[in-house]
Amino acid sequence: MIDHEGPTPLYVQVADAIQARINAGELLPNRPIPSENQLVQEYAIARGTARKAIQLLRERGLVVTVVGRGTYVAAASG
Amino acid sequence: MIDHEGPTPLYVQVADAIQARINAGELLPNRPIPSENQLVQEYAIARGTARKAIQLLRERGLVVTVVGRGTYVAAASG
DNA sequence: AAAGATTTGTGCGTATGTATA
DNA sequence: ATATACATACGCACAAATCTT
Repeated sequence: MIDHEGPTPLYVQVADAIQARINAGELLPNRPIPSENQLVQEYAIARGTARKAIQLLRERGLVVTVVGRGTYVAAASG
Repeated sequence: MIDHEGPTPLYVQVADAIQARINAGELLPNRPIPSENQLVQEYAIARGTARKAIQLLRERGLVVTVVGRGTYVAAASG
């Protein structure tokens, strides 16, 4: 699912993949997304790349991060 | 303070700016200088440029870098 | 209360690719 | 070809917050 060779940055691909899981209803509002370490294992990426992907999802307003807890799918907006 | 257009390399300008802050007593011996990420924000430069500036300060003997901790103003030499 | 595990936050080290002068 | 500068990506270490035992 993740192309480690192609032109699209890994962190964008990972963010898009998580967004797809949210849109598919696999990841639900107010429920945690996989931890950084889990993303590292699932997608075979570095932690910094996982963090950048999560940061991108935050900027998209899709997730909220809590220190020491994890990152959660944002509550339904409408 | 930083000229992104002029002939002087950015990393030299940033190093000079930090050196000025040390000489002015704004940055004290055995105290940390701004982190790479802070320099990136303060001077609107890339991380690589911040790193080259710090490297230059190291070569000048003005700072000491500790892996995993940060970069510190060198203890008074004389 | 204390200790350990989990998770995010921060910071530096390193390498590669691209673009420009 | 060399120097400068940015973006991406991986690695390692430690701190802080949270949770569990």
